[in-house]
Amino acid sequence: MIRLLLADDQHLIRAGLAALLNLEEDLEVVHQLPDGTGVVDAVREHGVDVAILDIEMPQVDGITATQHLSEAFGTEVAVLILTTFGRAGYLQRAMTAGAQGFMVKDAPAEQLAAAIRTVHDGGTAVDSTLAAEALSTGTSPLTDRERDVLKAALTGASVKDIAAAVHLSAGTVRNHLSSAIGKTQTSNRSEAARTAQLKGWL
Amino acid sequence: MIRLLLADDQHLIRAGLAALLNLEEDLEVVHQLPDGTGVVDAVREHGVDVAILDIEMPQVDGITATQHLSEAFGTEVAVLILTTFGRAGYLQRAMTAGAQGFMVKDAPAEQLAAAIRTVHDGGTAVDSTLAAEALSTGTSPLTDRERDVLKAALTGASVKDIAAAVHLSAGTVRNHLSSAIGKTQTSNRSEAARTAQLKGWL
DNA sequence: GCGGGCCAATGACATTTGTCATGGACAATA
DNA sequence: TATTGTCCATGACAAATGTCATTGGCCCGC
Repeated sequence: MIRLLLADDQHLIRAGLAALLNLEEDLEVVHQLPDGTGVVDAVREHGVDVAILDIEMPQVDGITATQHLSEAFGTEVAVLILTTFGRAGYLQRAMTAGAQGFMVKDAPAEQLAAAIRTVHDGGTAVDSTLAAEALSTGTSPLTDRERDVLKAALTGASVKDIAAAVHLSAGTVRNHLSSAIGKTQTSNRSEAARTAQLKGWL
Repeated sequence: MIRLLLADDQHLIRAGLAALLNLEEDLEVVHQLPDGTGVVDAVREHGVDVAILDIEMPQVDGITATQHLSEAFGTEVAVLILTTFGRAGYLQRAMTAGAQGFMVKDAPAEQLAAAIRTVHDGGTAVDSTLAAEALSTGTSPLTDRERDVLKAALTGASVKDIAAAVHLSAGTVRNHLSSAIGKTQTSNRSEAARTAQLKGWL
């Protein structure tokens, strides 16, 4: 019996996925979390074999949680990322953080069970289309500060507002934004922010 | 036995929700759709009592599908909207379109089953917090053209790009954008587009 | 020790954006 | 028939944005 932990911020999604996975004879969801917070303790406490983590969660995201699990258990506990958006940067960061699998919620249900068994057996379960896209996208060319100002730009903030948010002068922010616009091959900060987000670079 | 139809674009979410709902003795998911397309035929063909619809779907969204069902069946078939974002405008448009229920995916699992029974019995199932927010937000003050240019602005497009997309002159687009910025009490088109989206006005 | 990249900042300049006024067409309402 | 609101367009203007050059500090690799 493969013991599973599920982390997803949406109540109904967790409950539904738990119901689905519990239908399999060899799978059992032994714990659920609404966030990445406390994932290491929960895995230890419930003797979890495979942790299934969403990425976008309020406090601790799935990639950070993956790092925590990797540091605490090595490959003794397998991590499978299950996310809404199959963004290249997400896949890269997830695998770098120590995940053994990466799936999108748009995949067929049978693929989820198969992926769980694969990572439990020490294998890797990543959709080949996503892997190819990740390779062609390449790693993020953005510096830390470029990423900071783009994150702030996501809300449609003005240069002045972004400057206040990251505690830099407006001129410095414009320089970082201009550089990020060039790297994302866009024409303004909103477009740059969105492109970076879609590529999973934010 | 209450016969259910589920429409959601994500495979795993549909499968999980189906598994969850089928655990209830009096509920049975008799059909699933990945989109609002063909929902009327599917409801007729499978003798569906309650249709559970996501809003954001590729071809036909859940609100449009609700209108189609309301036109075809009146209150003979109940509609329960189940969405990721509890946006005020979504709730307003859903109820106006003829939905009997509105829930977010963040709700507890028991609430979903209870809501299904409520709408099946002819009642209304709307979270009171969402209802209050919808009332305080008010209906969208945006004109059709303002909405059009804001939708185009969501991608971070320049005025020139937006003008090309909606087939108007750049000056006209700037006027519509300026008006929309005023109505959303923001300071630029990206912020206006995002605010309108969050309120469910787009 | 030197070169390169990142980071921070200032300043100049061209372009874009947002506001506002104005005018006209059209449809709906009083 | 007159008024109002939406839509379209142009033009003027101020403010914001994005680009670019320049300077300096710090860190890292060669």
